[in-house]
Amino acid sequence: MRLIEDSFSSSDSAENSAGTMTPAKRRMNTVERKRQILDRAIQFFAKHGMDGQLRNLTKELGVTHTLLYHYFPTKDALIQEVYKEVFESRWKPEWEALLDDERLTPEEKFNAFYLDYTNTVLTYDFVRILIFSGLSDHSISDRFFELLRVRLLPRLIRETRKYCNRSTTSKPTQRELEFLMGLHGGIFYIGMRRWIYGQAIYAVESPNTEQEIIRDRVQSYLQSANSLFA
Amino acid sequence: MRLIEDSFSSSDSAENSAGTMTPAKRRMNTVERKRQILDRAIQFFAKHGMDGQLRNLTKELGVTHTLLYHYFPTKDALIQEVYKEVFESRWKPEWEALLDDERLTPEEKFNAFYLDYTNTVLTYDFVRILIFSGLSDHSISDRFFELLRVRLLPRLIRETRKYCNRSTTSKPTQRELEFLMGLHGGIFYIGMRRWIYGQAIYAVESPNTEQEIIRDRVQSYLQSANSLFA
DNA sequence: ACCATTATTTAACTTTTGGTCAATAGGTCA
DNA sequence: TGACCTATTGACCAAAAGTTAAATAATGGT
Repeated sequence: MRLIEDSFSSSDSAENSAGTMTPAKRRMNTVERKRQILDRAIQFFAKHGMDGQLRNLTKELGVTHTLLYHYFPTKDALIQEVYKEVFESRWKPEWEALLDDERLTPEEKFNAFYLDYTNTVLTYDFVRILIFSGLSDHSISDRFFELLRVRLLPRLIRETRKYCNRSTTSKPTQRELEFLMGLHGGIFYIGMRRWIYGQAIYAVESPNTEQEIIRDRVQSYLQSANSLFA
Repeated sequence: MRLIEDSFSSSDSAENSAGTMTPAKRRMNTVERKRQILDRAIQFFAKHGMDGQLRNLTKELGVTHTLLYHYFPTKDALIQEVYKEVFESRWKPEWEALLDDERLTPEEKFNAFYLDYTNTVLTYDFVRILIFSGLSDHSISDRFFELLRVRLLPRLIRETRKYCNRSTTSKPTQRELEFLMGLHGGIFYIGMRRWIYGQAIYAVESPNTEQEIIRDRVQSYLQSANSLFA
């Protein structure tokens, strides 16, 4: 275990190969340090889950674990801030505007939305923390799905109906919603494979592949909706 | 916490409302007890993750936590057996035979396979343990996906091509595979929603709804494959 | 009924880990 | 430079949790 821990040694005060110490132990101001801790904590908890140990987290920061208590009253308070931060920084209100944009066709909206959704939500930090949350207390997952359910799904169903030239007035049916969840889940599964199962789906450097994947699926969804709900 | 713990008290020696004790503290034979522990451990770890505490697990069994060490050398050994058990008991070799059955149409095969796959794989224990594994050491998730990749995906692609009247000789393309993963992931997502996020998707007592959902998606997949890869 | 076997418990040990608090020391300002 | 502020640390605590070993008590065979 010593081997692993050493790789996380402080980046501030480093001992070079000659053995001379570079002190460089500077004091940060409160807001800066708190920001730094929170950012690290997000990565850290995303990787190890909320059961990750504070001593390991602070080792990555090059400080003692007791310093955390100068900025956060308890571990749980830190976790709550991590949740809040991750949750609030990833939801884009613009999505609703995009889906309401009169100038775009339903197909354009679906493609644009899911491409952006993929890039925003399907990140290492978010996918893993969302799932850690779901596995334990549901604290963010519930809030996130509530937003999805209220803000996005109705709009996506409406656009689906527009694509099929059907009336958009009535309430979405269970069957319509489930069919949409097939598309949605299939896309979320991309993040699962990549960040949970550690599969290299395709090179991150080829966004056009990702775009192609999404386009294929969106087109499939819309065309099939047309024939299923005709 | 006392309230919760009490609900898990031993089922062997119970104190009835009159206060008289029913001793009934019987010794189990090795194989029977080991089986019992393993079964409980699967449920327990599926619920609490591999960080769940042995003392809580054994409380559900009505025995002391040290008894575990009579059957398993360490906690990790127990976890490995849980992994092995869950993994081996859920993979059905019949799936391959089903997909190779000459008498069925591609559409019938897809429907039958994914309906059975849903009922076998998309259970509380399996979905959660698979994901716990993926989040930490990948110990089962890797093996499971390897089976999927080698045994199932090529067959599903072959059937897709048969449905489209295309040649089944060449190697599956990335695009074909990704399109298939859209269907597959969308179906797995049903289990995610139900067992990770705790959503009540539909009543468990209405299997026909589940069948309908799968049928819609399979039909959509096959028809779109036809037009996408024509 | 007795004995050997072994399933099960009791007690204790060790390490881990969240948390507290007084002491230390870097930075700033007069 | 000296004094104050506070970021940071080191020593320590208590509870949690994995593990061990000896003691106890069912069970089955003779």
